Amino acid sequence: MSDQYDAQQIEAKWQGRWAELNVDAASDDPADTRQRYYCLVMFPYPSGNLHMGHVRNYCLGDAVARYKRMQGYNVLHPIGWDAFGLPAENAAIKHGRPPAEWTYANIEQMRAQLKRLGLSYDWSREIATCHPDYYRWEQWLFTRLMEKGLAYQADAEVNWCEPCHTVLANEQVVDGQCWRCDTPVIRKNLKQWFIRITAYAEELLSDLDQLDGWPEKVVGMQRNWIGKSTGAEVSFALDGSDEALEIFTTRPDTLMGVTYLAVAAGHPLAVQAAANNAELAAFLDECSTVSTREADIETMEKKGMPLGVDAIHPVTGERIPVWVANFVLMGYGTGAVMSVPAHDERDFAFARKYGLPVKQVVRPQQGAWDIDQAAFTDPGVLVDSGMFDGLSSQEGGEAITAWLSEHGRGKARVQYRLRDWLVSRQRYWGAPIPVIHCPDCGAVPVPEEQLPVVLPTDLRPTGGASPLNDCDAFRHTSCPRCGGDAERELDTFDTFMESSWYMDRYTSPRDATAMVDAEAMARWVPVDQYIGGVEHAVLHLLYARFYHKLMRDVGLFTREQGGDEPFRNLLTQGMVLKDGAKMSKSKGNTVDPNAIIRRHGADTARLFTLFAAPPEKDLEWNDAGVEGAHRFLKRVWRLYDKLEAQHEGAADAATVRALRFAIHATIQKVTHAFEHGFAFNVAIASLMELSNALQDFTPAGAQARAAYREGLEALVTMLAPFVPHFACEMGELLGFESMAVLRAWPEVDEQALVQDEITLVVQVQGKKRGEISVPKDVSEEQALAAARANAGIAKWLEGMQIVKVILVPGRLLNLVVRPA
RNA sequence: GCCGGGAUGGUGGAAUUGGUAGACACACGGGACUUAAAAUCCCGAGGAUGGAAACGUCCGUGCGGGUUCGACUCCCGCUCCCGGUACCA
Repeated sequence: MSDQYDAQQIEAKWQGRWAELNVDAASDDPADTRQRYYCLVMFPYPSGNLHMGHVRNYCLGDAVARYKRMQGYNVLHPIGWDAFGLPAENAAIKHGRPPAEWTYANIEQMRAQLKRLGLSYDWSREIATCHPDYYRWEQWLFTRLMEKGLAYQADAEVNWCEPCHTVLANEQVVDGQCWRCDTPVIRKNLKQWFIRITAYAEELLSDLDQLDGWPEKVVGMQRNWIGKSTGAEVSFALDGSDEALEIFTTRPDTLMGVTYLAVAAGHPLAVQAAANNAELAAFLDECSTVSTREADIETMEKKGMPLGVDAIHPVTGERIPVWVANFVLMGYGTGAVMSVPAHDERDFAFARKYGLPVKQVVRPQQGAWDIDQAAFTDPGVLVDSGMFDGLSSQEGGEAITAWLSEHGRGKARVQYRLRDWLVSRQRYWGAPIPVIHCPDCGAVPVPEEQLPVVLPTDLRPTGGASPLNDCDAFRHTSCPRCGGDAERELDTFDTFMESSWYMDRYTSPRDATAMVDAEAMARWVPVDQYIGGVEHAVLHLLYARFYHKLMRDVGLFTREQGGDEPFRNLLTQGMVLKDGAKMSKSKGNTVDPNAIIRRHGADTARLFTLFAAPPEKDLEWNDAGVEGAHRFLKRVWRLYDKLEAQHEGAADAATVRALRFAIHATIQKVTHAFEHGFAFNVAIASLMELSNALQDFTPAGAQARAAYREGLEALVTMLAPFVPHFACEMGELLGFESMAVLRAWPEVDEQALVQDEITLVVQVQGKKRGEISVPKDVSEEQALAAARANAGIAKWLEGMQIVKVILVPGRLLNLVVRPA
């Protein structure tokens, strides 16, 4: 008899054994002919405590990695630490410990927690991004980018978060608020470092098409974020001035219908006009304070004022008034638009409000349109447009753009919403930006031989400006170019710089000669399966795609070696909820993974998180459900006892056949779940069914005994990716020649799935009226005869004439009848 | 507003993509074992309705239509919920 299932003891035993035998390491041996598989989970910020979101993420990844190993793949499954960032500084301020000390202590603690979960990471590849051996390479890349003109310093209006005391990238502003602390951001003009992601806008957009292993939702979000629009730039001369006003429009076909122009409040023309107009100046002030929140913008009243300036229509030479309007954004396009009230709803509403003329220049292909009622925004046929009359919107737009181009008053233009990535942060705990400011030479990249620029780790942040400002040893240096006195750049990198390339670094984590090793990249990248939270849909996943292309283009690897995209397949997992809400300390609804592990063991925690919901949906935490998962393991544990016990008599052949059918149908289902969509909740449910079938089966007689053993062995083997310790221990009881986690994945015995007799559902008029047991290859006549012979079915056929018989082989028989 | 996803028992969720709706689990109820409890095992269960029972009938996958022998699944029109977001000219 087996002892009682003792998770704590079993889990310690197997974790020790796996570590000792180093079973989770990926092989870089060129002689290793196994197919390779790269399974990656989003690495954690080392906050010090694992939360349920991590647990879910890593259990999903571990199940995939373990399954692939059992399928015979050479699997790379690494882990590391996204170790720079604000929480370390905040903790440092609070506890008076240097961020480095706090961070490394947390890593120790979290590493122990991950190991306690029995996750099959290749720990020899562990990286921490706050280590100079790691961040030196992004410093190196940055200096290359400076040389290529892809990294630059510029004055710009940027998002500033006061509590965080730093600027933020566009992507980090959510509803006008800081993504970290939810404080409204302030617009400030500052000199900052940028990386020219806009130079890659087109490639980032078009390569989305190859990401067919990504959720459409994420692809769509990125597409929107990049925000490509095609149209034309038009130059309107200003009356009584040499200057011209540039506008961007996606509807050049409506140019002849322009009745006014509108500029943003921040536009130089508006500012200039306000200089001697107090009323206008007050209006501009009002515009600068409007919220950037989506909901507010939606309901915001459209307002404007005339600037008292006229522009000249580029084709007709007509005078057109220029207005300032609160809905025109300085940061997009040229900060000025042409307004065509007849063909744009917003312009229509604005024109109505201020009594501006509406001039229709496009009519529908068919039918009429009452332009006094509403704007006509669809494409159509050009009218009242002089030489362009009669053209379609498409042709007209092209013709007008061509005309403008010929006359030097405009040209075709593609506009993106995406803006350059602001990467400098006024914070201490980050990778130093490798730049030296020289009074004579300007901003000079730190030469390769002087890298890394090591961040001093003994400073204590106080909450205000970065302590680097007061660290003379760091600050004062000499210019690499002229040798004169110079100062180091004191800003550090956005932490998304580190997380943008860690997946590539895992392939050669200790390479001291290069950022990545091209051979290793060729071996592993792109990542076959990436798993993480959907909150990174735009931020991290966009930056990582961009970085991958940058690294390719500075020659770190070729397209053939590393591909154009870093992640082939992406799984975005749902959140873990408690009482319908996201777990958070402030809500007090957190569940501590360690407590679950102490109570029931890691395997129970793993099993429940995978069973409770499909991976991409939110998971509602349920303590009773955890108990249920634990009970299931105990039930499987006891199945072994029946193998040892003596049983009277012998099970009949049909019963044995039915069990073998169940076993192999289960193998088929579970394998399918791993190969299509990772529906582990369903996979585990079918393993439970198999367990129930074994429980109901008495292994009496040699045949039955063999079938029972076959079933139990298959069950234990298929449980290995989910509950590896449990599976290993049971495998040992069963006498497996190798550890359960190292076994080959079971194969379906097609013979076992062949059934001589099948159950056919019989419908009359599409309604189920009974079941019949018939031979597998039953003919329509035979099936019909069997159906008639069944009293429960026959009564529905009384007085009826069968007009149609539908036989779905192996499934059902449907009889269409009508009164005889 | 626009884009995406969704709505199935008391609950989480299944349904080989047009073929037995509710697998599996949780919660619940009843029973067995026990001095008792825990643990474990067995049985029940979508709703309504008929029957003493065996068993039967009708309704049922957000709402309304449609296609089909047959619809949770496909089509058209709605309602509500959840994510994302750009007044983007």
